[in-house]
Amino acid sequence: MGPSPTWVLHVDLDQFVAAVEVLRHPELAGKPVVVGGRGDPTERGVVSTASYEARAFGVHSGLPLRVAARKLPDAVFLAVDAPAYEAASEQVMAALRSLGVVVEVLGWDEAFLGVTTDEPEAVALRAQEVVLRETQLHCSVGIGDNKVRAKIATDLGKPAGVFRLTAENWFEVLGHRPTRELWGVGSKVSGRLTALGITTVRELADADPAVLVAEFGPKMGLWYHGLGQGLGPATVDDTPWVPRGHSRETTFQQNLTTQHEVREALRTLTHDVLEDVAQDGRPVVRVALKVRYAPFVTRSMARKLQEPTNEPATVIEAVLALADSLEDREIRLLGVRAEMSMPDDPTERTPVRGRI
DNA sequence: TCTGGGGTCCTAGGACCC
DNA sequence: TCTGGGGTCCTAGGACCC
Repeated sequence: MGPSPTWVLHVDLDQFVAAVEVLRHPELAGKPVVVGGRGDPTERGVVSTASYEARAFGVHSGLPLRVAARKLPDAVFLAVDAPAYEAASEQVMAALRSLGVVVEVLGWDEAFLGVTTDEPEAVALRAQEVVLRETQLHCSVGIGDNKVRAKIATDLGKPAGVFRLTAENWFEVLGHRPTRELWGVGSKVSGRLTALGITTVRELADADPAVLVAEFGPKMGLWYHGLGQGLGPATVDDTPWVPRGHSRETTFQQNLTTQHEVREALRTLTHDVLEDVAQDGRPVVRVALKVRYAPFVTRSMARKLQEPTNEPATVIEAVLALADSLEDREIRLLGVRAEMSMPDDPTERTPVRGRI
């Protein structure tokens, strides 16, 4: 008998936000529940999470609340309550850590587990059991020989299931599926791949790397090529995440029209960002401004500060200076971001998007 | 019908230097 | 009159994820 193999498990809570709401409002069980914005479907805003009952009517995350209300006028609309989901998330992660495995948190409702075992399915079932016992929430578990395969496997196991995806069954399961189903391939990239004559995962795997590099650049071209084969990092790392920066953005229910309104909104946003900056403790090295004038018309601006600073007045000044170059048009959205100095950290980062 | 808010990372291209 | 080649730093913008 050799040593046991190492596995990556990906745990994903089922309809997490809606499930947390149903837990605190048991009378909502079995009803279509839509969580988004301030819970008012006549306002500007989008759906954060829809319960399975609501999804059956075509209501899904990202859908404008007004559209959701037309499709499903009788749904229960609830406001997003981030602190409640954070608290539930803490419980979930604590339950997973109690298994004595390495837990890499990906977001409110997701984590990778690093496990050395001969029976990964048994660990997956134990993870589902302990999460259900401790939080009354259901989850799906993907088992893989790396993070990419584990992550994709989870979707194949939903809801409340377990699915194993490795080099052995990768092409059998995914070879004929569209590239869009790969983690990190969105609508734009899948569209560009289609233009190259690549539509399926198998075709991406078999594509000429030089062609992908020419289209997407040296890094992403090779990354996408590997993605077609299900290649990706396999190390699960539980060291705490270090944020690169802090930001706030707001969509206004009524567009801003005057300079005065814009400057006041920027002061408020910057003030909120500065609270996170103060908590963080590290100095600000760069400020960025995002503005949306109309749907689809977004501009961004950024400025490196002369020197890193912890001084709020300096940060506000830099943000307002950026705002001087705004066009004189109605504004729907403003965002302010402060980026922090990162410690010199030569650790290689994998080109997977998100907190990997 | 009219698109949130919090993030991360990559690339292109200009400026500048040797 | 024509304009190398390598490198770094910076900003704008794009794409993706939860």
